[in-house]
Amino acid sequence: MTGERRKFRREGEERRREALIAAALDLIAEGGAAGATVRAIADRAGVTPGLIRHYFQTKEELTRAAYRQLMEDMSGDNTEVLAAAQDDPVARLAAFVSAALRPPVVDPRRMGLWAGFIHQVRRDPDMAAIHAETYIAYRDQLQGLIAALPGAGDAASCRALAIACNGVIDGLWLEGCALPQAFATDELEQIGLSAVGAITGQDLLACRRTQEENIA
Amino acid sequence: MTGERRKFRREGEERRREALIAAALDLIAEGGAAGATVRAIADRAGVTPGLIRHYFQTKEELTRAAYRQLMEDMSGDNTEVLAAAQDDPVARLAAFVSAALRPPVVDPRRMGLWAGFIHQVRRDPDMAAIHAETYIAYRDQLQGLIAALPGAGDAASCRALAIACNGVIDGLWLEGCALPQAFATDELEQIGLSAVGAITGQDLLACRRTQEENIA
DNA sequence: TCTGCAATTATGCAAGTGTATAATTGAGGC
DNA sequence: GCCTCAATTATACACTTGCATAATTGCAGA
Repeated sequence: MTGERRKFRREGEERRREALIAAALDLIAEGGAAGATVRAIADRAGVTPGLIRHYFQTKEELTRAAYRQLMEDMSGDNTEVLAAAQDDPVARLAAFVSAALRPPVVDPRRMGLWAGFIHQVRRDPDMAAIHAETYIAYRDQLQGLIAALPGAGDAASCRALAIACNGVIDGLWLEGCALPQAFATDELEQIGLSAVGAITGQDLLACRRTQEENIA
Repeated sequence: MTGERRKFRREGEERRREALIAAALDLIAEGGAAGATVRAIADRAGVTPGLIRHYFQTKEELTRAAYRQLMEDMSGDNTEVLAAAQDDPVARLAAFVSAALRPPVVDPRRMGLWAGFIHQVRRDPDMAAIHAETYIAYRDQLQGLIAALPGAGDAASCRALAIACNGVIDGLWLEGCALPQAFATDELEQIGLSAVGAITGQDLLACRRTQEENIA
């Protein structure tokens, strides 16, 4: 009958912040911003709502932190892919495209996050800045890969090709996330390699094949 | 001091439903589902909240109706484009791609709508059905255009090409909506024509150019 | 002009929202 | 072991949300 006060463990600030951010991202991915209420976030993080206010002055601040982390993670994935890739420019481009069109990048969860944040990104200048920065960085990476290809043109033409390739990648990514069961394994990846190859005038498919044989 | 009761005009059921749906779409496009509250929708439609319940049993029903109308409008645009296009298969494909990569299809508002609905579409089976139907119809149109090209392959290869082209179109559309000021006029369209041309092995750019000269 | 009814407004309510603040309690240093 | 203090919980509040229901009123038909 006595209202037992809930037991708890003290955690370091960093771990609690991470847990709260992870919970927020989870919920946004699943149900959009609407589902990520303060109480739901706290609940998923195994904590009571009041604690959020202890680590974040406002819910908006938590949202911003979550978005920042999401974007940083995605950027990190990209640079990781390039760091692990070979020296051959064609192989590097192929690896970049492949990575974007297979799990874990192709994932309904990511699309949910993307859609869940978009409106807030538009309204909040801070989030807009994060967004623009990450996007441009991604396309610049792509443009750099294209500029390194044998027989590459000038900067302007590389930029146009980068936009086109980015479009292909984004679009296929979108399709893969939205309708995961509509594609066979590797189908999306091969279509992407073939399309980007057609745009840039390289045989990325063949390149990628030998590359994977080497690994095996 | 007397609380004046608000004056109003009676309208036909159809016009009121349309007005409410339009208001809902407006608000979702601007601020996502979160901004489209019953009160905000009624306000924008120039009506009091209670009236919504008179035309829609629940808010969810209004949302579904709005989504259905959005999808029908978009499908209508596509068939219109094809109806107005020439007979030459290459020109038809080029017109299809062009239309998708210029206003009013490329429009931040549309992207806002798309993102605003995604999570509800995932949860609500009715909306999911509408979504899948429209998407497949669009890709089938594209596949039909590709199959009609000179030297087209079998159905399977046409399907793969359609997926790739759809990816390009979606991706470029996304970029154009998200960063409208990042591209010069027609830049997106030309990139799209060139990329889809590269994928399908046709010179859509040249084709499109002569086509527009004819109109002028 | 009057009358009836459906379209519309007004009001109210229970549940959920973010936030503020006070009350507890886990755990490290002495 | 105890004390301290920050980490955590509990409670409360003002506001918004969707929905229900009662009160009005525009307007078509007599």
